[in-house]
Amino acid sequence: MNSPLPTTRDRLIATAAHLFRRNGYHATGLSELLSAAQVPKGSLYHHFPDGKSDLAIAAADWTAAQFIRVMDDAFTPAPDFRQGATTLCFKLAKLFDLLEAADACPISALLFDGPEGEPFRTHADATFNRLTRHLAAHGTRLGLPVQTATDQAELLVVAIQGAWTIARARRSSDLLRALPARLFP
Amino acid sequence: MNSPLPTTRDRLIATAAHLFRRNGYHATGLSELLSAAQVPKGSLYHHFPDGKSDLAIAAADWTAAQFIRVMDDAFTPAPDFRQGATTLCFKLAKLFDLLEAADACPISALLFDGPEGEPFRTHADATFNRLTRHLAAHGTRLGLPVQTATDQAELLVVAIQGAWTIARARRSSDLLRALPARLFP
DNA sequence: GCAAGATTGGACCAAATGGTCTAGTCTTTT
DNA sequence: AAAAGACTAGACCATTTGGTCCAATCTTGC
Repeated sequence: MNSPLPTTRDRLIATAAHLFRRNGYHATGLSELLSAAQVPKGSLYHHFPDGKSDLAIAAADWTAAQFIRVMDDAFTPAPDFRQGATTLCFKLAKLFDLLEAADACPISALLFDGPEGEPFRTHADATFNRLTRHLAAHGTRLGLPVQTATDQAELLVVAIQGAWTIARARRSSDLLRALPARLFP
Repeated sequence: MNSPLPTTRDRLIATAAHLFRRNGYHATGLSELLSAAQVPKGSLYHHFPDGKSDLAIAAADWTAAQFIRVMDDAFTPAPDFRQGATTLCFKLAKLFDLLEAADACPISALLFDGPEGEPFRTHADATFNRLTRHLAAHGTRLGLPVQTATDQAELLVVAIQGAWTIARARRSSDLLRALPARLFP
């Protein structure tokens, strides 16, 4: 008899990503996590020998991959960077609304709130740079000079991150939608 | 014999603000906090009957007041909004370096990571709006139309918040310094 | 069909968590 | 100097935390 199909491991990662994002890493207890994922403790420590902190890294990766997909969906068909950025922000706003303003920004939440200690910090740093470079690559592909692409990518990520946080406080995605117009007038 | 002069209550607030910002609300244990502040438990629950969550609100207020002072210092002597924003970002970058990149952004950390439940959320929301309005007021004072002032203030706070987070990940305040030039080209 | 490994289930644990409570000590007022 | 209230000190508590461990149960290759 197997569980609602996604493997135990996957369920573990998905619920971890979800709960960490909604309540924060430290505010999420293992028992809460396990009962939400319908997974017993033994399985957690089988799949993730280092327990919670290990899971945090997996969840971060999982979320980063998701985020990159959204980025690609927005930028691949775009005629220029500005258009891509606009689409991305709208997509994110939609996602934000779907989550009912309850979840923290995928980037900041999963990467910057986690177990203490270098391992996680290093991983988060690397993941974040990967994200930015990926975005910058879209920029150069769309004709921007390397430096400009890097700057714009950085600015966009910074703004999304900040806007999401504040949007959450306000429980409104408006700020997210208004972002591109204000950033690239 | 009295303690290093600031009252027990003040020491409590200051260390709470400090630790919450550095490690997060949930990651900071009461015992850690109390021993850092050199305050016994009894005193905490005397001054803050609701304990940790109560303290979180006080710490948020304390930090917000500090932040407003920095804002005022930057904007009061400024000839226009752009200049004020530039000075503010540089001041924050300096502060960031002083803290050795270890502390989260004052705005996001103290307002958006705290006890669950409406009381704190509501208070955080109000405090945040107060901050933005205060900044916008500088804008109008410096000659900006109300709508523009509001928008610029919002954008600036969003960007500072995002930039600080990422600056922290990178352990470099450069992004914070580069911000004004990129936001208001 | 059986042996070996992968996976699960959950009892169990030490440590830490936030919080309560009361006895004592200062400080202030009269 | 006595009484009243503010404040401190810390022992104590139930609960929860993340983590260990091992017996039982599935898979899988032979």
